[in-house]
Amino acid sequence: MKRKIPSSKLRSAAFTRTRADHQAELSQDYVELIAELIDEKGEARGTDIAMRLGVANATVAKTMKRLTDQGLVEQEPYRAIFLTGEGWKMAEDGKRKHQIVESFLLALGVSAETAQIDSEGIEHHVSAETLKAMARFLVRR
Amino acid sequence: MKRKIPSSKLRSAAFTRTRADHQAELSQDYVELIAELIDEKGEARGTDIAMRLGVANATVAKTMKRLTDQGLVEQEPYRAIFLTGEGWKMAEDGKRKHQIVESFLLALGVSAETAQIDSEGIEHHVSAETLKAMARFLVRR
DNA sequence: TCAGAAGTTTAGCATTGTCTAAACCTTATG
DNA sequence: CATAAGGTTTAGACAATGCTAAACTTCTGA
Repeated sequence: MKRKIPSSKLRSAAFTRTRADHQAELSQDYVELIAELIDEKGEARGTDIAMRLGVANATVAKTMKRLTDQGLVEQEPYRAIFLTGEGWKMAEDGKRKHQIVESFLLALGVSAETAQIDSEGIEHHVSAETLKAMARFLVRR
Repeated sequence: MKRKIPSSKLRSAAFTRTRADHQAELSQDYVELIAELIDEKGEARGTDIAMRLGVANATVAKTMKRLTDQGLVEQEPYRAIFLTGEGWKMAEDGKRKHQIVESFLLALGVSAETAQIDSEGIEHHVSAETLKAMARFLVRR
């Protein structure tokens, strides 16, 4: 009465992915926010990021170093933060995913606030296939 | 052209929640697996957990200590692991959530394998409201 | 029954992401 | 144009989660 695919294998895969992807998730959250800030204000400053994310400045500074190493952001010391080409790509990907998931939840009859909150969490765990199914639902319903 | 609720507040909330929930997610994953193993074999041993989760034995041992402190599992030294009442409750909650999300994805037209994988990830980020909407969809579609 | 296999625990270390506090630049104002 | 206010960076600490290696316990089969 179990599943078709050995649950052991899949579970392990999912679990490993969780660990490995957690950092990527964080990167994406930061990058998306930076993109938003740049859109809104023309630049993203450390303090703004810290405020919106609810973390300390120091945490932002450290993370920015990591993102710089990962080639996602560019920054001169004591200057605002900008995205690289790759950073923009990631931000746009994330935004697109996010919007599909959020619209989908709304279409499903979930309240606006819940849709917003849940889509933040779900966004990172939705495969391309599921995303496509959600988009299809939005069109056809 | 932004959202109705200040995105800053929600984002911070979601982000904080993400952080706070990550530990709970891990606990849930462990607890669910322990429940599965007990159902299958009558007991859950450290090695089995380690194998299925793809982590080292030592990691399981450490985690078990934490789960014991959290009142989710019970264990005598060198003996198999069992769940407390609270542990069972968590496992059942998780299983229920998981099944709804997985069935929902299948109903949406996603492949079995993807449904299985994505539901593992999504499960922890779905609010009660969204879960209810998914269940409603399953009944009414 | 006891020796080796199998499983569990402990010790010690690495990494990640967070924090506070202090040092350091930049900018704006008097 | 000097200095205070406000951002930014650095230093150091901590908790969570993982690992390997070694010590220890339990079980099993000859």
